[in-house]
Amino acid sequence: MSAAVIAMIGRMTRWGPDAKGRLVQSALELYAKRGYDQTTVAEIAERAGLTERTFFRHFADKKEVLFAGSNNLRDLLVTAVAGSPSSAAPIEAVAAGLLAAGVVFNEERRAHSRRRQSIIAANAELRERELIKMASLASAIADTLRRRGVPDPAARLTAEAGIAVFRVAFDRWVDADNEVGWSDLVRGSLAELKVLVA
Amino acid sequence: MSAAVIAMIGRMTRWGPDAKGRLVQSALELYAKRGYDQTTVAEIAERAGLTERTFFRHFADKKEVLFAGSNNLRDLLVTAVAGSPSSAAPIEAVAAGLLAAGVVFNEERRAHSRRRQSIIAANAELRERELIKMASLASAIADTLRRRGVPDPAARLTAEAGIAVFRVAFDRWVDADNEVGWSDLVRGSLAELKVLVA
DNA sequence: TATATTGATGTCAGCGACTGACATTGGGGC
DNA sequence: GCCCCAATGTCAGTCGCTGACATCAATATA
Repeated sequence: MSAAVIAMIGRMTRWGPDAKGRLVQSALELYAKRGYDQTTVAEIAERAGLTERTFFRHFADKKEVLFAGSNNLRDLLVTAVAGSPSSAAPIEAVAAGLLAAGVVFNEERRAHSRRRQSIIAANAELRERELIKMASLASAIADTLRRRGVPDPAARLTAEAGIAVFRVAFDRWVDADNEVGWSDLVRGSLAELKVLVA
Repeated sequence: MSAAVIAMIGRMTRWGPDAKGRLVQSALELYAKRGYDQTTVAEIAERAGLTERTFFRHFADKKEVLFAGSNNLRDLLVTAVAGSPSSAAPIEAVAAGLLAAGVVFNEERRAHSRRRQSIIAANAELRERELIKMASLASAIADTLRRRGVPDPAARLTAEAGIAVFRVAFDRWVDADNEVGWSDLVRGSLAELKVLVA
């Protein structure tokens, strides 16, 4: 390979834009095609035009590359819970947060979510990581409720119940036809929980 | 070391009784003393008079040694849920399961649970593993409810809510003074959830 | 009693995830 | 045009984990 070609590839990869995003994309493709276990970090990095060492500078481990957007979701939820009218009951504030999270659960992203969920569902380690992300969401919501004056264990229980609703709604959203919207699923799941616990 | 001494040690370790139990005990001690990350599987095995390879024949990975009893808990829960009177509402059947699980949450085991929980709390990987065990409990309960004729998503939501109650009750039980009993904590947490979701 | 069988264990080699230390590179500020 | 800095690369090493094969001790069987 000529030096010129090497330089061009170098420009598009090693010093190219959005190295982190390229790693996410490469990982998604390889995990989907060959499976999580059968994919090495070195392969992901190579496809992104980087090295294994650089992968681990962007992501704490091989799983984390699939959860790069989770901080964004947490911020959406927390902001909406915190911004609910102070007259709203805790469960209402959480419901408002779940509805606000719908911004990222729109039609354009449904296909991407499906791909990602099928990768996660196929691997126990990835399911573990997803669970701790959910738990971290619940903790963040509980903290926000406490800051609104909700005492424990009410804050924690409300947050956990809210996340249970989130999980059910999300699973249904991923499976559902394209017409079915996020907010209807959230409201429906919450209503069912109310009936069941009553 | 003489051949006789080597033979005696051999009798007490390599071919001694309860190799799996010895590995659990050794792991618990080392994780508590030096931390999970700073303990190697080779060290655990050596303390139990075995080799690293044998550790991985008894446990799928380094974390699993802390969750050897989780099948037992699951069976307790499932049996009690399944054995509830068919007249009981789903949430009542789950409550009965939680109360039945109390046989393993008695005074003698509280100190052990405390030790174990402090190890788990100190490490993210172990918290992940605990979460997936909880999720597996929830799945088992949901399956049992379905077998009782409870449709989805009611089965799943009830199971998830029940596990939320379990977690809150368990955390309080571990932290609580010795007089505080499991059943009161379960009933109290469930009552609070009912109020909050209403 | 001697031998075959069997299940638990040991030994060894090797892969891949992950890390620390240090070198290199390319772009932006002076 | 030079220097600095952040991103990246290189290298060596540790540890979790696995497959293949050997060994050992108890039990069954001849």
